[in-house]
Amino acid sequence: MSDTNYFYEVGVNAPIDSTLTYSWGSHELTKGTSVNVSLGKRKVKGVILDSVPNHDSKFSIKEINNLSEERPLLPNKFLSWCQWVSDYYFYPIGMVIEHAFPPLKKNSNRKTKYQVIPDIEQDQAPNLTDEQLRVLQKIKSEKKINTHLLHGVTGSGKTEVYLNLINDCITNNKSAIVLVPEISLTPQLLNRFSARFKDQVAIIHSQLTAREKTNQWWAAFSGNKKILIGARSALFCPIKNLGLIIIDEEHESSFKQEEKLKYHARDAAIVLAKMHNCPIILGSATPSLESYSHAKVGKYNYLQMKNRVHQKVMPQTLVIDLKKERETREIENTNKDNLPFWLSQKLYDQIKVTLNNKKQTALFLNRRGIAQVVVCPDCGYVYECPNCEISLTLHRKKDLTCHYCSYSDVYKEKCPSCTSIEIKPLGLGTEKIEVDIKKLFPCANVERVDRDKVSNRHQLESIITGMENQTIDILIGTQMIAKGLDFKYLQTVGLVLADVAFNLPNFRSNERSFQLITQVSGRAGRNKDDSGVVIIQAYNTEHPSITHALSNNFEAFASEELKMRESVQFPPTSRLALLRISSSQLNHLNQSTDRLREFCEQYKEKTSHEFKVRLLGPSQAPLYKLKNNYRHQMLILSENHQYIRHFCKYLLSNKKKIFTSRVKVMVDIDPISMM
DNA sequence: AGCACGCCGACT
DNA sequence: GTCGGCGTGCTC
Repeated sequence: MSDTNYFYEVGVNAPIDSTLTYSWGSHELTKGTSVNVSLGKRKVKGVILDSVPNHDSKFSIKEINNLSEERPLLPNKFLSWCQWVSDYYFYPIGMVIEHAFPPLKKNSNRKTKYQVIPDIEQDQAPNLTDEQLRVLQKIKSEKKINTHLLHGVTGSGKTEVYLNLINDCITNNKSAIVLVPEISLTPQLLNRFSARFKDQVAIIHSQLTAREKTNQWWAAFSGNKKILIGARSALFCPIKNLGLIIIDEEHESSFKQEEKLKYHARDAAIVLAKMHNCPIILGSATPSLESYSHAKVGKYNYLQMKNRVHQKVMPQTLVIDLKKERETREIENTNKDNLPFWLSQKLYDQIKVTLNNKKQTALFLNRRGIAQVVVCPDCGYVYECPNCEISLTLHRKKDLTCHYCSYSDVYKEKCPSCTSIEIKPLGLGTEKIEVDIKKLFPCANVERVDRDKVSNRHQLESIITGMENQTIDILIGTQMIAKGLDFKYLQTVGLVLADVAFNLPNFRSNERSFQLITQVSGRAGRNKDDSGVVIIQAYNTEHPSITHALSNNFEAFASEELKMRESVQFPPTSRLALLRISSSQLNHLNQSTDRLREFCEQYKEKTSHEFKVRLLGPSQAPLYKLKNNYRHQMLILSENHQYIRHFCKYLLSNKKKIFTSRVKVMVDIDPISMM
């Protein structure tokens, strides 16, 4: 040990907002080095973030135990980005950095059981359309703006644009990251990439085993594979020489992590791209209104693709008014086929025709189970979750489960309250559709795809194979299958109840519905020889999300919805953060809420000359009781994110003074789900 | 996040 | 007395 000690700011893997100072005697350490340190009585991992000449001796400084062998040096740009993520989302730096490492030690020799990257025959880049060439030309010649919004209708060939850009990127010996929503990471997509770039593709997503993930991580990190395709977490792979980022389906809400570090992978990727001075492409057929409005004011480069390649025709789209359908059935008593309430005559007939044609049908509904509510018609008793403020969903006849916690109960024939034997399931879910369809079409092969039925990638793969081999006639599912899947023999697509999402307590529910209807409509009839049929069933057929999606008019929808957002000053017109406080003890929560109100008043007075935040609440959260916790929330809005940031920072620094014990506090910057 | 410490009720 | 459950506070 030499006399000279070096002191370092270490980001440790613990919920500590600041860095901690440690010493190291033998030689100087580089920023980004992984170390093992003692923290209290335990050992944790950390990363060197800075060196300091000396320290104030308010506390005794421990020595770094040793340097971490298996963790590679993190590049400087990557560290700066982690710091940004930590600051922006109010999450401890050491815990942000922890996302950057693979789950296991490096061990490239061991073969994994399943093949991760498909082995597939190489294909050649096709001739590009004029539209694709024009878009590529614009991206490549753009010198000032690095963020590009690629707004292309379904089937316009966005992927081919990506592939071309990736080709340029790796020819320059740089790496590319392609982020896609988790559910799009299907063999179909991976085949397409590996067919073009053999041996250059690595994949990271949550369904891989720890060993598979670790191997893929090292392949990408080392530059051995130049293209990393993955779900949002792939963004944290500290790739050197990053030359391109692609965010496919940029509007997808699954890019936002809803727990712990609540980051938005699209937004964080834009910052990462800036730091690397590389282009980033946000691709979508239905851009988020955030990205769209940024593009409209010239912050992003706006690129549009309006034509479908190979003269693929848009499917014929029909809207069925379920209200009228019900009336007709009641008045004329014409339900000759004895159809369930959710199935219109038109959709039923179309499924029949499709079966006769030996083609396939897909039915979508964004709800699982058989019924959302089980209610007793005699006394009004409803099965409810004892831990959450929610009714239990009925599954498989006897199985009542809570969709928010793990609670489940057995459905008894008798009402537990008044012993009536007529207790009644209400509502609709994918399981009910499956039961009804099997009854109506006993000879058809019916498969269901939702979280209850399909829990891993191998199950999903077998269903995709079933669709490709035509061993499935009717596919029923939640939005799990609404995105990204291309099936050659799919002729009929039914959106069973388009209204489902309209009334969710979220200012983005119209936008969500529009996106879903548009995406679903793009699924059928993608071959030029047989155009498909899309049937949209709804109670509110005049809803703008339906009418604009039908006429394929994104601009009209966007301008109408943006006007609405502006009138209420919600994103993208203003910026938003959500503060939620929760406790299992109601009195603690109420007391904290009162003190929070007081704090807000004081803040308002203190900053009166430039009070630029708008506070909504605190009030009860949409799910007031969840997993035995009572929840209050407050929305923080402002035209400028910095005002929101200042408020949150000040509030969090006074956390101990405002909130009583046993109350949990969390902030969600740019929230997507507000439940 | 862990881990220890300290307070309080239950039980030998 | 003393065991153990849980709430609280700290970590360079």
